[in-house]
Amino acid sequence: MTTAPASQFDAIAALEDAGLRITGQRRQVVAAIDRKDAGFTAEALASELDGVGRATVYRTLKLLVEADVICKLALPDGTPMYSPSRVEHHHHSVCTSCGAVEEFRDSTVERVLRSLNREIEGEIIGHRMEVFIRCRACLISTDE
Amino acid sequence: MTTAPASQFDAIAALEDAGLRITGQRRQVVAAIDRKDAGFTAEALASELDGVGRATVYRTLKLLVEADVICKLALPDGTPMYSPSRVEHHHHSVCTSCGAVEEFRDSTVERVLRSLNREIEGEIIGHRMEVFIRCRACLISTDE
DNA sequence: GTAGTTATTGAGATTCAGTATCAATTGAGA
DNA sequence: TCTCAATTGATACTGAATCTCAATAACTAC
Repeated sequence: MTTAPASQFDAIAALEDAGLRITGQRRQVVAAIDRKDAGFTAEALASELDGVGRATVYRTLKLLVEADVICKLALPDGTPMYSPSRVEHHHHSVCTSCGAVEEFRDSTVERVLRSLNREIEGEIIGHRMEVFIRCRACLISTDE
Repeated sequence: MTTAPASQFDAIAALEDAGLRITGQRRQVVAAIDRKDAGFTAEALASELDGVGRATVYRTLKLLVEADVICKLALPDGTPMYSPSRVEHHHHSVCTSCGAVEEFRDSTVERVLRSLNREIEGEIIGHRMEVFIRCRACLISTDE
């Protein structure tokens, strides 16, 4: 259950579970995301889906983020990216050259939060961790 | 040297070190940031500094981020925030209610990266970690 | 101090990501 | 099949940030 692929099926099911209608447009968005194997921007997805309006793409992405089917993350410069989410509770490594996103679980991150919990006067309500990398393929292709 | 306050003086010096001119506008921006004790948005800073153009505020913020005098971070919804940087290598906890930013160093974060380094096929070139909290003051004021 | 070069500034236009509006459409339960 | 609320999409809008370019002002050299 930790590595169950977030197939098109799951995403649609997640939307249904949320009491939402399954429209042709939503199917198209989900199918397009399912074809991705790297991070993508909302705008790229929108221009790729000619039959679906821009606003609808953004709305659907938001619904999918809320349903935990995809993740929204950001490059170092703040450029927003989306990535299908296949692992339950995880963080991301993003290749800044090609946009490839890997998910990783690391119990150490949770340990950071626990130790922080003792230090901080307040309630931890969330966190974000992103690691920026240059992936193997990009290292090779660029030079040497 | 780890906890030297990033006073106005330091920020100006950092700009000078970068070979930049010290203009009245840059002084005003730095002075205004120095007065802050919480995170702030670029827009808030801009509207607070009547004598300085919006574009200049943004340009100066960018320079200060590059000079490591301030940090750019983001709320969970992506709202960009800036915060004076007083600790060398650190991460942030941001109160999502009042915008208060605390810096913390946690060696555990570095440990996460080291373990990741072994897992990942590629080169780690950076990371970002933000912890979102509800600070003590906000917990009390809202409804204890 | 003055002059000259060159970085910097600011008003406003522009981009980019994302949201709001609202009439027309359509999914899905009855 | 009917009905009605959810959804869509064209378009206008917001907010963050950048670009343009003529006018201005810092440094440097004299």
